[in-house]
Amino acid sequence: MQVFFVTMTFETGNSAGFLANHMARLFAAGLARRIQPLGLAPAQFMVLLVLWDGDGLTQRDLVERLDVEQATMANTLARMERDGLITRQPSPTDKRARIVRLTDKARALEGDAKAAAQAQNNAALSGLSAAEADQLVDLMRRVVGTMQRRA
Amino acid sequence: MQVFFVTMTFETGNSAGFLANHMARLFAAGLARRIQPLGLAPAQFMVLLVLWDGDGLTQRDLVERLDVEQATMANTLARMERDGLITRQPSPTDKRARIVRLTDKARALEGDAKAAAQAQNNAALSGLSAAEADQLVDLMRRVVGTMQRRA
DNA sequence: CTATTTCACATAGCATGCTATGTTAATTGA
DNA sequence: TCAATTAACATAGCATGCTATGTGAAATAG
Repeated sequence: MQVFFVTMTFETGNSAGFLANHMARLFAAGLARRIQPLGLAPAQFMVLLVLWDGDGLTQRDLVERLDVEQATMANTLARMERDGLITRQPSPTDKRARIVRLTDKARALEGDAKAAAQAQNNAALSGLSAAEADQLVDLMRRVVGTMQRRA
Repeated sequence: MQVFFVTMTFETGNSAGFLANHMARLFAAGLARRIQPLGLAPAQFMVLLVLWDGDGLTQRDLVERLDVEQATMANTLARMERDGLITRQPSPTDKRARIVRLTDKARALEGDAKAAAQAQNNAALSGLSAAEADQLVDLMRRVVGTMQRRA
């Protein structure tokens, strides 16, 4: 049995990981530009997306929903509190935990911020057909699932 | 003509940008884990990918090839010099520029590092057929191209 | 019931990305 | 030519991600 050693040169243009990084940076830059007038940064927007859907969560809840490390969330929440987007009250049932609540300021941003994010997604996907965009989302979801399961 | 205002609630699970960020973080974490034994970090690996293909570039060349900001590259190159992966010699033709060259240490890492990156890509895409993986790469390339053209 | 362990959160330190700005060298225009 | 502009790089400051570690509260094991 003959074995062919293909010169599988690792190319940046063919690497899914390289492209994922590049695409994510471009998405983040576009979103940052669009939500900056609202006084928001991308990671803050992600937290708000969860909180707009339902207030009163702990840091731990947010860590689970957004799949970032606890320390990352702690720093993001500290910046959001500093910027007047959230408040944190001690939990009555667990003295270790703090309940995160939206401020009126943060509630007022929901419409504009979601519209900005939608505009960024639309611009990014404008070169794809609707079917292709759906397929890209489906493929990304499956790749995320694979990497979450096995480190 | 009837216009339907669909309640297009912005959902994290349907957002290409959200998924791109999540996928890129998982790719980076997996790559970081695999190349850490080689003493490399993801951004350093990206620079090495370019330099293994041809030495003697300036910071500006690397900025263009990897599409990061000049300041980002300056910091990454400083860390790579600190870690003994590159040297920087003043350009003989332009006293502002510095020529980046690989050290023997960096040259010796090429095979192992590329294998690690390939392994990460393979693991990430293991839930997709070959055709689906090709399509994902193609779609990401097109989305990157769209965002590069129009901010 | 107490000792151990686990849990929730904070903090330190680092890498990687960004914008804004400074410095010096090269280029251009009058 | 020489003043103004542009170009290459460095630096400061910040956001977002990470790991490692500390602190105090809750849960569990004996």
